[in-house]
Amino acid sequence: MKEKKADIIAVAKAARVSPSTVSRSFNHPELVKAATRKRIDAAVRRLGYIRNRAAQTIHGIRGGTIGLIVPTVDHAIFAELIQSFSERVEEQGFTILLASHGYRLEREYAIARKMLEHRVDGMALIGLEHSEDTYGLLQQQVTPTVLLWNYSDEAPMPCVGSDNYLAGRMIGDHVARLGHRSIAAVFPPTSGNDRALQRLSGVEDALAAEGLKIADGWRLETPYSVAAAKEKVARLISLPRCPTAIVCGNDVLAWGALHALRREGVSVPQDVTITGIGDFHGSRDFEPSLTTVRIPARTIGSKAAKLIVALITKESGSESGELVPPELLIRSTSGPVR
Amino acid sequence: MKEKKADIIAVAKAARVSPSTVSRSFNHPELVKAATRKRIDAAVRRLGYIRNRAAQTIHGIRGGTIGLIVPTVDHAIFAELIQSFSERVEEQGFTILLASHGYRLEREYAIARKMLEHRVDGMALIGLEHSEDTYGLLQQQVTPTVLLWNYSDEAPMPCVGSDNYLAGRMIGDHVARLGHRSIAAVFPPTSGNDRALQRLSGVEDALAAEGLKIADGWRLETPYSVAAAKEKVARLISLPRCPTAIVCGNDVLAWGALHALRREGVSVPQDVTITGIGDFHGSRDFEPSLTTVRIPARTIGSKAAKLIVALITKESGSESGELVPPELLIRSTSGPVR
DNA sequence: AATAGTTTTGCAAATGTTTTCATTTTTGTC
DNA sequence: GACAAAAATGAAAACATTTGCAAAACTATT
Repeated sequence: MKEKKADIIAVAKAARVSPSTVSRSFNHPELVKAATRKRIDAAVRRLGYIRNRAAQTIHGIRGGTIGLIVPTVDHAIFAELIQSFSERVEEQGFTILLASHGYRLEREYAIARKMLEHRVDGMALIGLEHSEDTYGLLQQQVTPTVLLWNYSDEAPMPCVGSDNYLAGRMIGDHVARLGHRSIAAVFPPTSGNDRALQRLSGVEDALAAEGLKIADGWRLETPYSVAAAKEKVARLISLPRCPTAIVCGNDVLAWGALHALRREGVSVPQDVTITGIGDFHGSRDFEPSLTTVRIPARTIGSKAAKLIVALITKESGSESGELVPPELLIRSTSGPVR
Repeated sequence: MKEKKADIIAVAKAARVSPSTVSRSFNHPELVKAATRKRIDAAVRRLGYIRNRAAQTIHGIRGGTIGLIVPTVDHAIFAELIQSFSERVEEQGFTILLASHGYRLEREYAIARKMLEHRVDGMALIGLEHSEDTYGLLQQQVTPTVLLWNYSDEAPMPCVGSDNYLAGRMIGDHVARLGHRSIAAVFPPTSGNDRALQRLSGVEDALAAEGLKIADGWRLETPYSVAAAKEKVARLISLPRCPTAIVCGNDVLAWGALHALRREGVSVPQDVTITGIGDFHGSRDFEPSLTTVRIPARTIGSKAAKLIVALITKESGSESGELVPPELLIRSTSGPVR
């Protein structure tokens, strides 16, 4: 009664052929006679046989998996990125091995190692900032790798992403041009998060170009959540002196800010200008519609997918990565200083 | 100069021991002398050797992967679920193999098959509605499986989730009790989505219990997006006859509704009551704060993770799944009919 | 220094496939 | 119906590991 899991030999017996033929009928069907193939398929179905990829993989055959390591999947923007990346990659017959490191770069190294143990065909990481060890590991192994989300010419590996610094500059510029002089910033913590850091630098540089800077008490740091941003911003505007513009590190924080202002009865953009970065689902349809800079997550995801697959299948050409430019979207939460 | 990837034999040579010893030093370190182990570790580091999981898997050793198939990762609620599930599962040394089927149940079958080919140690699926084939496949293979998100006593496999029907009833009840008689519903399409269907049935049954029903033109169907819901609701309330309450199938749709009303200058909850389902991140801090029923995604994710790991490691006990009850959260978007 | 016991190591078989090469079968041509 | 060419199949080696068993190397005891 053991009913051992069927293997290729069992199938071969049931179909009265040799294991080689069964294998061939899977991998090079054109080499086996239609009739035999039929017999084999029948046996497969009868026995409920499922091929063992592990056994193929040790023959150097691609297993069809791509490792994807993200800081967390629970952010609107990564979710969108993961979805488009995985969709595209699945279309090409790959499956993704997903793990999150929670912004801890040593975790990322450990995860990468584990994925390499699984002999993934390729790897994808978020951002350009990774530990030396991680870079070393990936470089030493031959596994094709792409860096997602951020683009830089100097990156040590092919990357496809946007320019977060530029995104920051665009929004900083926009706000400065509107005439704002009292400007606050609400950003996520920048450690282990090069994207956030670059955005912030972009904003600061743009302001500096106009001789402006974010006043000391006005650089707020909050985790990625509507609640946290709302809270912080509510406190900020209850103060006697109050900024005329609040630049947020991403749209989620901007939503929080908007809710805070709404609750306090401050009108946007008449009294205060709010900006986001990212253009997440829902920002356009927020009321009032959020001024932000679009970082096209879906485009990045699918371009990256295309690139990694090309790298894996050794198609030459397009091996170098790609910059997907950010785009300023001026909507209804920003206006001239009153 | 071939620099072939190091295998266990290369390591063995470099450390002047047999491959068996190297293998043992990885898998049963207590069986090998400390000095030898040191020598081996040194060789491993020197050669940059990385174990080949595929080759172990073939010996019936667990590969440490769990397949997770979701409709899409790009929904707030699934993202949250995936995050907590994967976090928990990673803590236990597993990695997840993730794929999305986009609400197409045949895709789900194909994906499940592929994951089985990879010899995942366990599988997790969203919802209770799956094709016969998928159920058959999973049952026939011995792979432990859990069903996430929805709970039912009659489910053919262990499941941990909430009661979506009950969630619907709660919200329906709440609205009916507030005295509303003209009620509209905005729901996602229900095909291939048992969660949505059950919620809707729950709402309808609750209303029916009070002798109420959703009028014909007032059952709106929209995809999962703020934009779509906003659009539909805007059109709805511009009509001469207008509902006093709009029950939404999930929080994202409710946000869309709220934005629509805001734009049209309708006040909530004075003129119209809005409700969601899910209690996504941000709903509590929306302004006004959204009345909804909480489906505790994080709890479900981590309980499911615990269960699947237990199932895999054959710990008996807790094998039966768990119902995580929904909870009605009455906040500021619902009020008595004027 | 011999013995018994224990710890450590190596040999060889096993795992589930794929692939090369040789052999058998089929097909087409005269 | 014989022959060459082409197509289909099978045998065996290979892949990177693990593991049961036996041999070898140490320890402790006398």
